[in-house]
Amino acid sequence: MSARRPEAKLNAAAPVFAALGDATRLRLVARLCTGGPASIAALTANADVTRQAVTKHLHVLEGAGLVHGLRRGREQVWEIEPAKLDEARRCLDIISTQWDAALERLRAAVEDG
Amino acid sequence: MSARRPEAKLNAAAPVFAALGDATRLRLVARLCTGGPASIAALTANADVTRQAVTKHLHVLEGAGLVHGLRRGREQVWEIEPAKLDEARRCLDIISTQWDAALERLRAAVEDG
DNA sequence: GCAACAGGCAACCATTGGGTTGCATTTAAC
DNA sequence: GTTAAATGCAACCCAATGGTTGCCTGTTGC
Repeated sequence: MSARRPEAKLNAAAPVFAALGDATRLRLVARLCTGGPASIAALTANADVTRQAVTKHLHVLEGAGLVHGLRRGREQVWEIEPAKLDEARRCLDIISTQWDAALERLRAAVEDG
Repeated sequence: MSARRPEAKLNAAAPVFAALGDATRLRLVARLCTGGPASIAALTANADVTRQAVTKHLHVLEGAGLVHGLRRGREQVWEIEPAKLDEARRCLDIISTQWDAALERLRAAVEDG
């Protein structure tokens, strides 16, 4: 899907980076990755903000497609969406690669001149 | 430096992601990677916002360590800082890896039980 | 059935963020 | 030495964000 149009990929990736661009949310993501699925109460225990704040952050992450929640009894369990993480990582790969290519072109041009 | 403390690395990475988490800024980064160093005027030509907005975005990226500017004559030329990009990429790698490890543990536990 | 637990909803507040406009300043060009 | 280009600076505006508190609704567990 659209390996020829890095632009589109970049535009799609911006919201993911925005979601990761908050210390609390990044810690939530890390926590969900290392500890596996967890309820809001469990996630709040390790955070230094209110349960409501954690809930909001989880919804932001959900909006970016980074996590999804499911009801289990009286608690809501949140789980990571690893595909989105990969997507972001690949986006950075693309950019870095383009930079490397630019460097290579520059080097070649200098050698040529 | 602190391979034992992924937390610290994550906290440091949050601002970088925040800086990348804006479509205009992400386009600026991509532009600087593909096209090499460029002046503010040149960067504004491709953007759909004011020169001042571009300037602000560049300063945000600079604050995150993603770019740096240098004066050349009457224009200021901005250049990418590829190390920071790599840093962000490695951060995502760490998280993904932790997730994979968690999956593996889970699989092992299920097989055991 | 009732108390305690887990979460949803809504209002509210302060701060940041992205954007603009207007004007001042430096540098190149001729 | 003027003029035009490239940028810096500052004020201002509105919307979005991160956070809180208070209260209501389900769900356990006994």
